[in-house]
Amino acid sequence: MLKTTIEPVIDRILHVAIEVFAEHGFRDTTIREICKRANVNVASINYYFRSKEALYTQALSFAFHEANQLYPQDSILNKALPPEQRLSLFIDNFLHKLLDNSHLGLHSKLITREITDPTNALNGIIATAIAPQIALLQEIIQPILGNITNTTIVHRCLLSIFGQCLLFKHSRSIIDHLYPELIADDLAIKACAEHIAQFSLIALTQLAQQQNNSIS
Amino acid sequence: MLKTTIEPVIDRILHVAIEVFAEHGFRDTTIREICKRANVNVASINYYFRSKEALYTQALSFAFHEANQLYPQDSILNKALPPEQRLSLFIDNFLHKLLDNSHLGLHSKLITREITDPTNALNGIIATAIAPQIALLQEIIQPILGNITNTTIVHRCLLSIFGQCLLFKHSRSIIDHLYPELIADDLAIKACAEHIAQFSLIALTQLAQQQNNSIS
DNA sequence: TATAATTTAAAACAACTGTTTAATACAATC
DNA sequence: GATTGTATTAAACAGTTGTTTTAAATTATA
Repeated sequence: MLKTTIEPVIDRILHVAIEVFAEHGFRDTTIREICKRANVNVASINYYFRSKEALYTQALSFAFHEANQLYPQDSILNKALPPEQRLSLFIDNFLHKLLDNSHLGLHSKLITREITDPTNALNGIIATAIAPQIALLQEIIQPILGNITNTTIVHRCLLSIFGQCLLFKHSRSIIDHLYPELIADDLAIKACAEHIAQFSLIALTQLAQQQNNSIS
Repeated sequence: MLKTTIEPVIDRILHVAIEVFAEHGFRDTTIREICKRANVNVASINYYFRSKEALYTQALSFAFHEANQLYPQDSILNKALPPEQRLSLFIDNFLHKLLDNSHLGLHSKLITREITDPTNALNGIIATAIAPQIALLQEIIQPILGNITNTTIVHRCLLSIFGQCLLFKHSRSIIDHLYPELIADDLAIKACAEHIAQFSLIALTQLAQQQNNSIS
């Protein structure tokens, strides 16, 4: 018996859909391609899911669910840890999520695709997946920033950190081209995460110190 | 006489093509849409340009040419200036290029589209447009990094700076959603550029100093 | 002005798209 | 075993796509 026939049809379609949508994007994905890979008839999509768009939405939330399960953030959420360590853990976790080349990488690709080229599903994604991550990072860096409470400045710092991480996903094509050794393996990725953590921590600490000096 | 008939047909098609390709991407753009806006027959595209793909490639290099003309980097290239100032100028120039909402913004959108979702045209773009910018930034920060000559570390620093800038383009949809005030006007953008410059300069300087301390 | 080359135009082409239909196969229930 | 509800299939549908064809209009050349 073929491997494709063990898994229930709906799950099979969903998994393949994540794969194909991640590779080609919503508009450039054909349901015939999904059906061919999932070994089902073209009519199945409209039978089980109402339409191509409904399948996409469902695949998207399915991807989030799986990603959260496979990359738990337990240690990061531990408020007893020093903020410096939590920052390192957060960046390492985030970067590995983004650069995962296995089945998982497709999830984040699906998400970054939605960010770059939003469909109607974006609003929901920001609310359920992105905003909480930003809030978590803010909670982590606030103690480091100390007296800096100006929200505009805090937001810019958040974006500085996220920007350094997201580049590895959004501009992956360029890195693959010019600096492939930076993300060659797990160790290299870990080193990149450490660099971003160090780079950011230095800046945050120094900014906080400058703020203190200007007050006194 | 209509405005559309003054400009030569080829130029008209090219300008409209930049517009539509930037809005919808290569695959989701139809030549019929371009022709409708440019007020020409569908056959004109294949007559003047060999194919849709050839038009895209030509539109892309045309966009680069225009962008370089409208955002000159003369002052940045001045090696007599202190590297700290050149870094600020570089980031400010880059960020304004990326966030330009006028006709120009379409150019950078076209380019970031190509980065996120590469076509066959990417290789050429990296060589002619992206690599030189990276080389320029490297030339600027090398004096700041001082004794740090390890190329891996230098490359990671380059990406840290580019990442902070590019986020404003690649994740524009999220910023529009969560922090629209950060890029509300020219002044706000300038402030963001200054933040990135300060954030990065602090980190670069401190990294260089740590390197020196570990040597001595 | 006559001839040649270039440009525009409408229509057709073949391939592909998401979706629907209608018929069949299968499974469970009575 | 007949009947019902579900699952699967192949075929057709209607619309869109990039491209090509063929003919007419325009412009340049002699």
